[in-house]
Amino acid sequence: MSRQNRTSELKNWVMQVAPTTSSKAGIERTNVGDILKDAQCSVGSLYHHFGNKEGIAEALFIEGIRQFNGGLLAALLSRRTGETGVRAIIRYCCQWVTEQPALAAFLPSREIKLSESAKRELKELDRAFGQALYDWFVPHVQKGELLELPRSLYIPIICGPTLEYSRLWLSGRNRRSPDDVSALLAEAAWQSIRGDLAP
Amino acid sequence: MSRQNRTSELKNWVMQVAPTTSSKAGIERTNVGDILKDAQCSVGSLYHHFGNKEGIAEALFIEGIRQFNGGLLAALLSRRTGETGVRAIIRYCCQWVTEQPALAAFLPSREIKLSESAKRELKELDRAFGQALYDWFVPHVQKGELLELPRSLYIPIICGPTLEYSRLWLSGRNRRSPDDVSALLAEAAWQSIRGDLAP
DNA sequence: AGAATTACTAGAATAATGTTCTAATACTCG
DNA sequence: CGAGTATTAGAACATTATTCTAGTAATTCT
Repeated sequence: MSRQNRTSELKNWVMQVAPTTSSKAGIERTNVGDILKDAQCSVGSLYHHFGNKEGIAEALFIEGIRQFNGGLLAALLSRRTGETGVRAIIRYCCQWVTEQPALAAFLPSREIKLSESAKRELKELDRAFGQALYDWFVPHVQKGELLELPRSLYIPIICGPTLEYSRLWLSGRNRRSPDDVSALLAEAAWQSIRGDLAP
Repeated sequence: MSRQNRTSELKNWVMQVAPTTSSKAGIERTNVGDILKDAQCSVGSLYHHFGNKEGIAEALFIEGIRQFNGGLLAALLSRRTGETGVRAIIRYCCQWVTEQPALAAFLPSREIKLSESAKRELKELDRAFGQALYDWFVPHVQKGELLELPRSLYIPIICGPTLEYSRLWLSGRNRRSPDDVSALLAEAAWQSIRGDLAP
């Protein structure tokens, strides 16, 4: 590729290309050579920007989480009731997984050894995300529309079934896409988190 | 190790050793040399029995699922009401994840390229598991204790939050162990699946 | 029992893949 | 423009996975 004049333009490029290259395999099973070929860059460049192969995985991982979190918040923040919020979250999850299976398949992976800096970054992402969610939830919890729970449980309880279903779907273990069953998943999510005073 | 006189006694041995070897890393990041050292066997033997490295991952993966499914069914089948069954499932999940983090961390992994035969085996496992679960659920669904759902949704809806929470915990992203929050998770699971006529 | 066959083990040799290193080239800023 | 920095290139090197040939134990067959 042509010479980059901005820091890590290559980085962005690889980030676009890598999920495709590794879509069917996961980056752990994609070799550096293929990434080089697809990104049309040299070993030197790649290692200059990413350090090593896991650096690529790490960057993709964090980027995936960032996208997911961002989109979810965007879908959530405009909602005005507990129920519509929860349902919007599920709709978003289903849509995201179905549209971006490459990234989605990548997220649950534990085969990534995060560098210290990445751990910090991820922790900060999680914190900010959890905080933003919590801020949205609080008023609805206070009104009794939603259950009061430890902060770290909202996402697992609301999104868990959808994400688990998605994982099974992504690994070919069930037929209907998450989008296909999103209504059922949304209903279940809502029932699991609705408070006693929900309308 | 001493000569094996039964087919794949070595296999069993490796299956015991490998999760420890790879506990902190995941098998994709554990090198064959270390496994050889821990299992004290030769390259030839290992490849004779497993074909290649992914064969080891595959065997561990399937074994993990088999154990998980088996234990879950055992915990479930003795229950006599929808609610106690659902709660038993969650208790089992939390306990299993906390006790076997090495295997548990391994399960959601997608970094495994399954061979055709393994795919068949896994599919059959899933089928039998789904069937057994369904058989247990049917009467409770008929009584209205539990929601009627497509077969492939029971596990995601019931276990999803717990498994998602577990994943976050395993990757160090939240503090309290699944066992710690199992009561909340059980309650949420029950609410999400209880039928209108539940007592 | 002894020969023939099969299942398994061993580890050196090889192949595949990941990473480092040196030099060269483009860019930036004083 | 010239010194300094960021980036690229790709050959050399290191590491890791896999194959291959030969040998050894178990099993089967006659």
